[in-house]
Amino acid sequence: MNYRIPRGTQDILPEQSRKWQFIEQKIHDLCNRYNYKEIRTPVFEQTELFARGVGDTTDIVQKEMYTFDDRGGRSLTLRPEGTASTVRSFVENKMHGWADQPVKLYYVGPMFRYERPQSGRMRQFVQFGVEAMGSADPAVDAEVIGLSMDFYRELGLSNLKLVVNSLGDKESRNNHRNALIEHFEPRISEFCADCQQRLEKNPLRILDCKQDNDHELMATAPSILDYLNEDSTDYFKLVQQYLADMDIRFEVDPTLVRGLDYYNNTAFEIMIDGEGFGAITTLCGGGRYNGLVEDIGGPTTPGIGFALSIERLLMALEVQEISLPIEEGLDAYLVTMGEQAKAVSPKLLHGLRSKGLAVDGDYIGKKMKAQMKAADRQKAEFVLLLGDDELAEDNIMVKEMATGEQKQVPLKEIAEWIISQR
RNA sequence: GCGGUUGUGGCGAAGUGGUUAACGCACCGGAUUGUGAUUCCGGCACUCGUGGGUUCAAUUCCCAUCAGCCGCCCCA
Repeated sequence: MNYRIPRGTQDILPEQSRKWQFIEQKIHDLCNRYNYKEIRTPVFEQTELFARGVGDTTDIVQKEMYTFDDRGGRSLTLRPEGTASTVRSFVENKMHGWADQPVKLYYVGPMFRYERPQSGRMRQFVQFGVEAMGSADPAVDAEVIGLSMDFYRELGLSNLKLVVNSLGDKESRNNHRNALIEHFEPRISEFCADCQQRLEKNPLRILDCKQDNDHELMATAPSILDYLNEDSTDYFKLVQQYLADMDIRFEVDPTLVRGLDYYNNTAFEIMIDGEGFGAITTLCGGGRYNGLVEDIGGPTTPGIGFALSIERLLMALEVQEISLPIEEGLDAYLVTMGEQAKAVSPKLLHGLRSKGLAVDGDYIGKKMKAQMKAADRQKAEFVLLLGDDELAEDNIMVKEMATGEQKQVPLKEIAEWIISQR
């Protein structure tokens, strides 16, 4: 019986994990500049939190949650996204009372959705997300969008398309909702089963349906932009103005509807063009959720955020052939010959490492030639050769791999010598 | 949940109803008793995802199952 990795998950092996570390570091640096602070919440929560927070008309809640009962009979769910958890923590820790508002948080961590795996879609995947709670200033919307665009830009991605829309405030949404129902209801039987469900629960999402995309009623459906009240219109205009001021290019797409129920006013997505993506074109999605904190039991608090997938980012980097500036290789590799030299290698390696050098040596009894090959493979800058001859004079032979030059250095000075060469 | 496609050594990849499963790369050893290239020589799959069936005989045919990849739905 062989064990296998669970479906839709992956091991991230060293070659890849270096990229992950680089990207995670970039996230921390970027968020620090924008003054967003990291929050770490559990990977599971009460099931009810997601049902209420994400919205029970969503696919996520209806068919994609990893839900289980613990031994105490509590229903728990592996988090399918990060916003609900963050908002729960905001409420539970009374962050609305913190001195600095809005509260600006970010997170990086695994999310879980039970889906058929395919390109750009895993059952466990990692999201980087940002949430700003406590301000209804359109400048925050622009800041959050700007942060996400900066992230991709600083990693070197191009051909990104930022799409924004406004779903309006409660009043605008309601008016639009009624208009949509009025528009589709007489002929709803011509639509797919999903859309017939959507008519009552969330008619907005009919516009998002790929199956019925070509139906004539789609093209003539009332646009949300025509139903925005004055507040929502002004708000959306300001967001656009700020984006333009920041030299961030975007398109307004009135059919952009985010799949989660909690969004209102600003919604946005970052898409990528080009071959190699199959069905996946959305790298990042986000929007404003002014009612969510209240829904989850907190005081009325506006909020906005986004989430993006590191896996999809890596795909994008791959497709655009962008190599991250990753440092690799050892400062030195110790090659020993003979029992005596082998015997002093633990002490020697430990001493070098204690002084901050990245060094390694042989542990499987390789012949000298094989040790040299290993040093070469592992991109050691120097090889330290230690045999009976050197040991007899308390020296060590050091060879610079790039030039082939070598010289003897007193054994007890070798660490300083290498450091002086860096 | 639905559909397509694939599943042979660490990786890539041939192959056939029948005594020993090509080849390439990588790796290990030797030629070269203390030096990373190249070359040459040698080594490296009781086994062809798993289970069952057909057959005198199956990696090769059939069924099931699992998994990967891709698409639909939906999303990050």
